[in-house]
This record gives sequence, C-alpha cells and structure tokens, in this order.
Amino acid sequence: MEEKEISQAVVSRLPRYLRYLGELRDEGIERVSSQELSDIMQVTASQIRQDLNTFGGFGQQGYGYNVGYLYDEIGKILGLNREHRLVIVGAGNLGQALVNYTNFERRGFLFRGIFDHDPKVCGKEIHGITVRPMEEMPDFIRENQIDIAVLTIPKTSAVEVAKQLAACGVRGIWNFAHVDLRLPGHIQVENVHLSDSLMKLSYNLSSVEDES
Amino acid sequence: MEEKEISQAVVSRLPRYLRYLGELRDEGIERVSSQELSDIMQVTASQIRQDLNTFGGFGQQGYGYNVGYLYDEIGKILGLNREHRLVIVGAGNLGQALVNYTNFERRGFLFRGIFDHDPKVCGKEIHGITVRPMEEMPDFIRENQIDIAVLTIPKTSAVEVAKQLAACGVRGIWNFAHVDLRLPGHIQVENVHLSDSLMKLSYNLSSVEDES
DNA sequence: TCTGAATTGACAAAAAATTAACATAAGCGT
DNA sequence: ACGCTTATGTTAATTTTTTGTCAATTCAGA
Repeated sequence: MEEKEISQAVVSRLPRYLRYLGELRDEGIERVSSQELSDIMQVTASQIRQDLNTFGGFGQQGYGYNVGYLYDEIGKILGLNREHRLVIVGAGNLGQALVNYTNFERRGFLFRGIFDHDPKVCGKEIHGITVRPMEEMPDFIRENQIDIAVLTIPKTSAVEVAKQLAACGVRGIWNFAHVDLRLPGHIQVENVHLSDSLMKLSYNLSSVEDES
Repeated sequence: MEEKEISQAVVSRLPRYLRYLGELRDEGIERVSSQELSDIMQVTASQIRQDLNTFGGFGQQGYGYNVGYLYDEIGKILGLNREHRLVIVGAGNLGQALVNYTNFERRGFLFRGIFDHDPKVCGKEIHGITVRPMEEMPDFIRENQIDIAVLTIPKTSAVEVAKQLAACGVRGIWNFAHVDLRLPGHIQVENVHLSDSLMKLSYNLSSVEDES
C-alpha cells in the first residue's frame, strides 16, 4: 500500500495543520492558499505544499485548498475517522487527567477501562469508568478489543506491564513512563517524556542568558 | 558566548543521554565508550560522539567517557545545576498531576504557586501548596522571582494568560494548552501538545495496517 | 619503556529535510 | 473566448542532520 516511507517529521506536523484548518473552518472560511496558511502558521508555504503532497493532491491550481475537505482528509490520514478503544494503566493523577479530557473522546479515542495496582483506588469511579485491578487487564483488553493502552505508571513496573500489554494484543502504547520500551516491531509506541520536555525548556532558558 | 547555533535536535537528545548515564551510574559503572552506549541506547556511536562534542570534549581517547563526570556535565548543560521556581496556572487534573510529580523537585524544579480562576478550588491545598486566585498571580510571580510558568488551562484563555505571564517577567512557559503562543522572543515556550502526540500514534497504527 | 589495542574528536560523505523555483493548470474579469 | 493572475504540484537547489572514516591519543600489559 504505502509506496514511499513517510517521515515522522511530516507526520508530526499534520496535527498542527489540522488544528489551524479546524479554526479556519469554524470561522466559516472555505478556501485557503498555502501562502495564507504560511502567514498564519509561521512555516514556509513550500513546506506546507510539500507535506500535503506527500499524501496526495488536495489542492487545486489557481484556487488553493478547500478548508473543509483538507481538514477531513488530514483527519483520515491521522486515522481520526475510525474509533479507537483505549485503556489507562495507572489511575494516578496523570491517568485521571487524561481520562477526563473530553477532547480525546470527540476525536474517537474512547476510554473503556482504567486499571491500577493499588487496591485502595480499585472500585473508584473516574469519568464514569470503574477502576479495576491489574489482574483483570489482560482479559479485559482481549474481550473489549482494545487498540491503545495508555501507560501512566512509574518506570519501575512500566517495562513489565508493557510486555504484558503487547502479549494481550494491544496495537499501540501511549507511554508516559520515563523509560524506553523495547517491544516487537508491530507494536507502536508513542512516548511522552514530560521531564525531557521540561529539561529542554530549562536548556533554552540558559541558552538565551548566554547570548548576552 | 554561544559560538555556533546548537540545533534543537541535539538538545532533545540530551535528556535521554542523561537518563541512561544516570542508570549506569546507579549500577556503579564508572566508564563507558560511545560504542557501549550505542548498543544500549540504539543510536549510532557516531551520533553520540557528535552530540557530545557540540558542547565540548568530555571523553578521553583510548578510555571513553567517565559516567559520573559526563552525567554532571550534561546536567549542567541542561541547566539542572541551578534551581528553577515555577508556578502552575490551572489547577485542573493535569496541573495537579504535575505538582505531585516529586521527580521534578529532585531536579531543581520547585513549584512555588498554583493559580486557578475557579473560586471553588482556590484555597484548596495541593502537595502542600495553596491554590490562589488568578488575580494574585502577577504580584506573586514578581515577588517570588518565578522563572517558569506551567500553563494547564483551556486554550480559550491560554493566549491571554500567556501574555500576562510574559508581562510579569516569567522567562519560560511550559505550555500544555492546545494553542501556539506568540510571545516576545526572549520568552521561551516549550509545548506539550498531548493530542498531537496521540494523533501521531493513531497515524502510526494505521500505517502499519497498510503495510500488509 | 615500548607495543598493541581501544577509543575519541574531527572531518568527510551520505542522507534527509527544507526551501526555492518554475512550468502548468484553474479561476476571473472583460 | 481570451489573456492575466493566482496558486498548486513537482523538480531542483540548498541546508541541515546523520553516519562513516581515520589520524591522533591514551591506556594497559609485558
């Protein structure tokens, strides 16, 4: 299917395009040129055209791009036209925060289960979902055809749990634990290393200081 | 001071080096070669050497790198040798989750205040810090010499609050709101767009499907 | 102290990503 | 219908990033 390998750099920019197109659409704007988008988004028009053409010709010469159409197409490319069933593993603060984000649901990311090791939080209800003990996780994932597991547990147990998840047939892991997961190639892992991000900010703070 | 411009690509990799070096150090390992690190971290030895040499010659020919020394040096580069004073703006689930992460404190990121618009949560105590009303934010930031503000509020108010923060003298913003902040160049912004990350995962799930 | 093995730092080459340029196609006004 | 303008898609050039190579330096052992 996929002819050429598509770089993650391009993929990373798609959600941002989607966001701006959504805003334009909500403002009732129907068409947009790469140059106009360029001005708004602060990226070169050339990059926008190049990125979009990686996936196909969505525009029309002399006209530009139809906002609604392009929005939908990018959504499809990102797989937002289908539903994803997720579980949260780790009902701590972060896990709870994610479940409560209603925006994910609107995009088709449906939280179906929450699991935690701690018996004290099991049984508790978060955003309408009952927290279950870890032991029930494997069966739950299989029975509910869970696509994605969100890992919000400490790094000490993350590697072990990730292996379990992979064995249960989860296709993707959204990993907030501060470790690199080494899993079979067909399992997709998307890392969110918050402390890395904060350190990067810290670096950039120091570097502007030095410029003086 | 800064001779050559250092690319963000290199900076992004530093926290990961730091993490692995920390692990080696904790295991009592004193020296490591770029080749050994390469094997562990799954990056080329060449890249490791290149990255490190961007900041100086930390190694020794024929010997390799001293784990503890390199760890400390990378820490300094990332600004972890100094303390940072932060405030959280937005005492929702995510804001609370971040405050409760003790790992940040260990790295010198000290949460000093939490602010929220909602009168119902004001006065509440989170991780030993009292949530204050937004009105008190500007004075608090000035009086406590806050470096970094963590933005965990909805995007509707994020742009406006970010402007305020910039005006109060905050030097960096760790932005979890789903908007791009357009601020004066001396203010560093580090974005954590969670939904972008999830969409990327979604894309990669679809793309492995197509490969078959 | 000398010799061989190991390993960096620097430079060169290759690959990837970004930007620029332009021919081509569509729209728009007359 | 015709020509002018606009703006894409594509190819080429440029820049950046990554990888490969190797001389120079240090360590370790005899």
